[in-house]
Order: sequence, then structure tokens, then C-alpha cells
Amino acid sequence: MTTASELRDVALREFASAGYLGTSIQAIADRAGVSKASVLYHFSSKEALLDAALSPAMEQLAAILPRTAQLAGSPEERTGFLVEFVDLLLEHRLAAQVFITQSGALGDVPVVARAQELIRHIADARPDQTLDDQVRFAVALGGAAYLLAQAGSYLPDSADDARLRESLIRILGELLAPVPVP
Amino acid sequence: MTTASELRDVALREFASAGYLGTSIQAIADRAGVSKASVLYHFSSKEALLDAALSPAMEQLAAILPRTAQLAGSPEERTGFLVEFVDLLLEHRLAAQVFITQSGALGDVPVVARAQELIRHIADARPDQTLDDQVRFAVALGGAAYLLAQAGSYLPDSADDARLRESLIRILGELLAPVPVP
DNA sequence: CAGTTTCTTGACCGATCGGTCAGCTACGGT
DNA sequence: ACCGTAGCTGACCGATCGGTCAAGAAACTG
Repeated sequence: MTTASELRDVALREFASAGYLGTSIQAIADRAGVSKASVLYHFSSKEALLDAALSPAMEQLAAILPRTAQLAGSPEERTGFLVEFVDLLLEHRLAAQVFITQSGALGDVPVVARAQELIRHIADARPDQTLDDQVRFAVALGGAAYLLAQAGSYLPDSADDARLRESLIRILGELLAPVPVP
Repeated sequence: MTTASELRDVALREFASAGYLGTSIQAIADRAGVSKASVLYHFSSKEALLDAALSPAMEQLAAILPRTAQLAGSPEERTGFLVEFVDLLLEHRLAAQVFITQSGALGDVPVVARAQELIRHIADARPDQTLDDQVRFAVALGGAAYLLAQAGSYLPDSADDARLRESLIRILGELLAPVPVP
């Protein structure tokens, strides 16, 4: 583990728990056991550190984005996309937490603005859908991210990632493919 | 509109859009057209201003909290509770946005800690439920709040509050009362 | 009118913020 | 052995933060 990558991990944890504005470079330096000046040697600014911390998750989000159309396909295709999406959230849950909770306040930071654009692109990609469909999509996306961000607070310890993954995939599947009311 | 209540409204808007830490007392004073010292005359501290801005929503949340049990009752009872909950989110959407996006970073502020306790109390009130039930509840709560917080960004302008309300009540109802899979 | 309370303000305070910089150490290449 | 570079640091900078305070303006009370 290089110093730079360790700083990136420490920063992501701090940004997720205390917020970007609530985390000082000094605090990151202390947790990593280096000086503040050393942090700014590896990352030219606090914003560059945020960019480095979020970029891996953003690239993966961009990678699965074109497959959003699978949501309108067969049940197998739909489940396939949901598995990818839930796994993305599980693997990059801290980055997702930062984005969900702070994208509003950090809209002028390039990496956050890019993520907003990606999400908006997903929402706009299917203009023919009804308001109900859009509400379903937003509740599923925001709800899943909120759940993972707060999992430690509101769910029992017995909810390990594997069980959570299965449950989320099943429930998001139901939510996005509602059983028609007769 | 008294100066104090106007300051409370301005502050809530700023806290929701830029975040509590991202909003300075000076910025609130400027938007309200008064001096920084005047803000601190009406509210003894920035934290007291946050408390005043969130308290109305918190009281209403506490008021509907005992009726959470209705979610396990008849369809009519369940819909009745959902109507109250969605109306609470719609009426206090800025406060809900502040809580959803910043409760993690503001956990040591009394009014936020109290709100966290209320939500946790709701989650703990029904210990017999399965993990799926808990996931449904968290996705519904977090998803609905996220949707309203980001409504301006991700939903078309045609989505007025009345239509949003109907859609949310219907979809949350489906989510919390799933059709059993045969 | 005088007296008192409410409101508002500019000046000021210590603390902390993000960021800069000169200099120190350690080490691989020649 | 020499040198260049990478890594790291303490000292320092201007700006802004939340908060205090004394004093003036305004409005109610007798």
C-alpha cells in the first residue's frame, strides 16, 4: 500500500462519515500518520483528493451505464442489470454514500458534476416512461444507496453483505417491474 | 413575517442546498439583508438556527411515529399512514433533505440526534420482521426522501406536487405490501 | 417628554481553514 | 563518491470561520 493510495482510502472514509466540508486536510493527515504538507505533496489540492477517491466508482458507473436499457428488456436482462448495479453499490458503497449525501453541496466540483450528469443521463434515456416509472426508478436508486449508506445504523448485524445483496436484487426487481393491478 | 422567522426560512434553504457546514452565518445574513451580528442576536448560535429550522418537521415526525404500527394493519390503515408520511415529506421536504443528506455528519447536533433516534425507533418497533421487510422499509423511506430532495434535478417539470403525491403513495404502498410470490 | 426595552450594527477576537515554500532526508543511477 | 530526484516536514500565509461586545437607532411605555 503506497502512501498515496492509503491517503485516498483514508480520505474516502472521512468524506463519507464527516462530509467533504467537515473533513480537514489536517484530519486526513493525522489518520494516515503523515503531515498535512505531505498530503498536499501527493495531491495538489483537497479537491484533487476527492477526485481520486471517487474516480474508481465513477468509472465503473460509466461502464454499466449503457446497459440501463436492459431494465426494459426480459426479466433475465433486467435481473442481470440489477446484479451489476447492486454489486457496484456494494463495492463502492463509501463513494456512493458521498455522492448521494453531498452531490447537492458539491455540484461545482468536476468529478461530482460528472457523476450527476451520468445519473441524469440514465433518467433521460427513456423519455417515454410515465411519471410512475420515473418515481419507481428514483425510489429504487436513492433507496438502495440510502440503505447501504445507513446499513450500520438501521439494520441488524446479521445482515451481511451476501444476504443484503440477494434481498436488494429481489426487491429492486419487484419495484422496477410491478405486477399490474387488475 | 418577523425577522427571526425569515432568517429561519432562509437558513433552511441554504442548509438544504449548500449544506450546514457549507453555509456561513454571513451568507444567511446577506440573503436576508441583515448583518451577521443581527443573525446571532436572534439565534444564539449557528446550531440554534439549525435547531429552529428543523424543529417543526421533527415535531410532526414525532407525532406520526406512534402510528407506524398501521403499516402492519389493513390496507386502509396502511394507506392512511402512507398518506401522512408522504404529506410530511412534501410539507417539510427541505428539512427532510437536510436530515437525509447530513444526518451522518451532524450526528452530534442534538436536534439531528433526536431525529435519528426517532427513525431508529421506527425501525426497531417491529423486531419480528424479516430482512426483506427491513430492506423494503429502508428503500421506501430513503427512496422517497431522496426523490423529493432531488425532484428538481431528475424529474420533469410536469411532475407537480399533487401528481407526485399520488404516485408516491401508490408505489410505496406496493413496495411495503408486496404481492406474495406463488 | 423621559425611560426602558428591543433591535441592529461595525469592529474585533482567536481558531482553523486550504495552500505555499524552503529545506531536510533517503535512495537509485552513473 | 557524487548527484538528482522523490518523499516528507515545520513554519508560515491570507482568508474565512463562529462568536463577542459596546454603542447607536428605533420603538414601545409611563
